[in-house]
Amino acid sequence: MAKRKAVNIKDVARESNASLTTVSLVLNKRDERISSETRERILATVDRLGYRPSRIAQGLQSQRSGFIAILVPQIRHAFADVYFGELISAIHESANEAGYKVMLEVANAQFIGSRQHLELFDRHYVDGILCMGITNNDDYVCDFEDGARASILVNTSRPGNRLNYVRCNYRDAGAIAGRYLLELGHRRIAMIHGAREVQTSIELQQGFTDALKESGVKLLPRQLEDGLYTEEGGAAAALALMKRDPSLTAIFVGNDKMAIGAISSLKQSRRRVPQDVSVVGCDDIHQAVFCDPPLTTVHTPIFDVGKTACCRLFELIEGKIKRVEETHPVRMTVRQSAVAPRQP
Amino acid sequence: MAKRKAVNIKDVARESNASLTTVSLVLNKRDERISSETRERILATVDRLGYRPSRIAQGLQSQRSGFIAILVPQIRHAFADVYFGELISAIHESANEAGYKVMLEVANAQFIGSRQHLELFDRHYVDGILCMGITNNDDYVCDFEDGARASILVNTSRPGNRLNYVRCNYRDAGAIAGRYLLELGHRRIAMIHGAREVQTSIELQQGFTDALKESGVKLLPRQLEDGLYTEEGGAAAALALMKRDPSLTAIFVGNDKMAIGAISSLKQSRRRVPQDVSVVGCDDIHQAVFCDPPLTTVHTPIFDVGKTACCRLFELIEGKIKRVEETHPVRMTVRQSAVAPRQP
DNA sequence: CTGAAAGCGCTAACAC
DNA sequence: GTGTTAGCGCTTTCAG
Repeated sequence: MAKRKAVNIKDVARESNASLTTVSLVLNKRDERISSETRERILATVDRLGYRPSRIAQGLQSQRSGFIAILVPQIRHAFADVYFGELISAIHESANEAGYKVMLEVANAQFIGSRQHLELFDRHYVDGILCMGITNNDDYVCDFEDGARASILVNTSRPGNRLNYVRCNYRDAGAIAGRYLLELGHRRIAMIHGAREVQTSIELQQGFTDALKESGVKLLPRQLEDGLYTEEGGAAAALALMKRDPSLTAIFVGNDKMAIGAISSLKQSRRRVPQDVSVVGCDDIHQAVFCDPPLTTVHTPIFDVGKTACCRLFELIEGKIKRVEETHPVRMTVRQSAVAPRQP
Repeated sequence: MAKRKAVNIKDVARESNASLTTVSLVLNKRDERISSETRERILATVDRLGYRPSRIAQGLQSQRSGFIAILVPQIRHAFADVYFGELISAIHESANEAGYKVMLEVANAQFIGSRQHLELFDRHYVDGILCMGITNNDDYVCDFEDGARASILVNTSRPGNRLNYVRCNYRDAGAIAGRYLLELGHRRIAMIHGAREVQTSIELQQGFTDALKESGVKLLPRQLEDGLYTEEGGAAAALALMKRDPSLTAIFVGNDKMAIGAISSLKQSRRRVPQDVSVVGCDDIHQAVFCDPPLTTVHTPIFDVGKTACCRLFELIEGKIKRVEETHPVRMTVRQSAVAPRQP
């Protein structure tokens, strides 16, 4: 690439017959003391020369990079996942409003092995990190427990530690879905959950199980299946559940992606949704509307969670707060994938 | 945030009884001249102190940020779009392998208005930019024509200029889809295209139109509808087309997102896909498999395009090449959303 | 084989 | 009001 020698603050100072300091003061709006005449002259020169302060030099001085990192788990094409994509969109929006830049990292073996999650801070790449999709196996996040590096878990939490988080109430989500299916009249109910090591998945399942129990309906181990958080997994799990108990009338699925997979395989195995089997998802992703049938699902406000997490991170970075522990409410979104069970 | 005074190279020099230079040389593997004893001593100290060179200081010195920016258009929750997400995943993978960091930008009015696409370079935020979803209205990209700033258009191009691009062959894509539908026996065919100002959409339509024309089938203006690149748009467009000409037997849709919307609305209006209407998409996104019916679509290798574009960008940045103009081949992926038309 | 010193571009304390 | 100057942490030339 052509090496364009950039204009620097010295050039501006020289060209406008002012000193470095004066130029710097004017540019940083600390210019109460500067005569408006000088100010005008400097600003004109800046304009004429097309001067732009180097972000790197400013960073060296301020010891701030102005960047935050978004850390996503290593799943297949992580950024193509609507769930993480939605969070990233939200985070970018907040960051943009606050004047921060956003960088992307994938928490793969190499990243964690070389302790990049700490290096990002120590080498001044970033001022803060938002961690997404953290599981109870991801012990590396505990390095953030001392609060020395600004970080927040987005839409997860880990039991028994002092990590910052902003999340939805997944226990409630499970309970709401459970009660909804019960009210429709279902009694033979199964659940497809996400990974065992994901805290939100555990809480979702607990909320769901507890809600059923309140009405005397038990969720047996054979009525639980892991959907691996993928469409394929959801599809396979639904078939496994139906095979094990063909009398099932409803399935609650831990996220919409798996629910879409489940509906797909149920229909391919000649079962009608919702007439034969009701399906309720969780998340309310954009695609939920375009399923056939449109998906009834628990709406989790992940866009808001992303925006909030990002704003809190900035407050953490700027020392305005010390801890973040926020849980946002969820609600049911009724569409057409769940109805009352057929009379046997 | 607690201000942790970071260990710097001076500390290492002092603690290991060596000079700044020596430490720097060792760390940068320019240490042929350093005695292995000194080297060991320094490396041990680095380890003990947990020293990490500041990326910002290195950047100030090298005048390189080590970052590239991904620029996406301002659509609703852009990062939650699987198409852009797939490209981002690919780019991140390549960048990671090459030791570059990735930052995210949205080309909204504010961004373009304040000429951030140039500022990113001029303020040393980035060494290069990958532009995604560029339309023929996005005149600002012409600022990159002089080649002074490393940039590549990803999976688009603009006619009549000297911008770098890596893309798929959309003209071929249109032709392949057209010939496929003709071979199945369709003659009453319509198309839902993306935005008029998107070059790839124009080429797709041309390829499709030309292929039909070769077999004496005309695509009239009334058989064309804009699907706005959204599910909703695709859904509305399909209904509009069917209303205008209920005898249609096939629709080619400019991307899978719109195709999924189209299938959804066709089914809701009591038309069977593919028995009554065949639908062919374009892109072959991951979700295409989980539609009902699974989507027959033109496979465009966008992951490869993303990876290649990123690698080329680095070659551009490092001055190894001057220009990039690459077009990747596409192919048909047959699933179940298109079959021969029913005999009238 | 090692070290002193200049400089990357900017900010801010301190003089004048 | 404005300018001088000392860093911020690193790399690299050049002397020793």
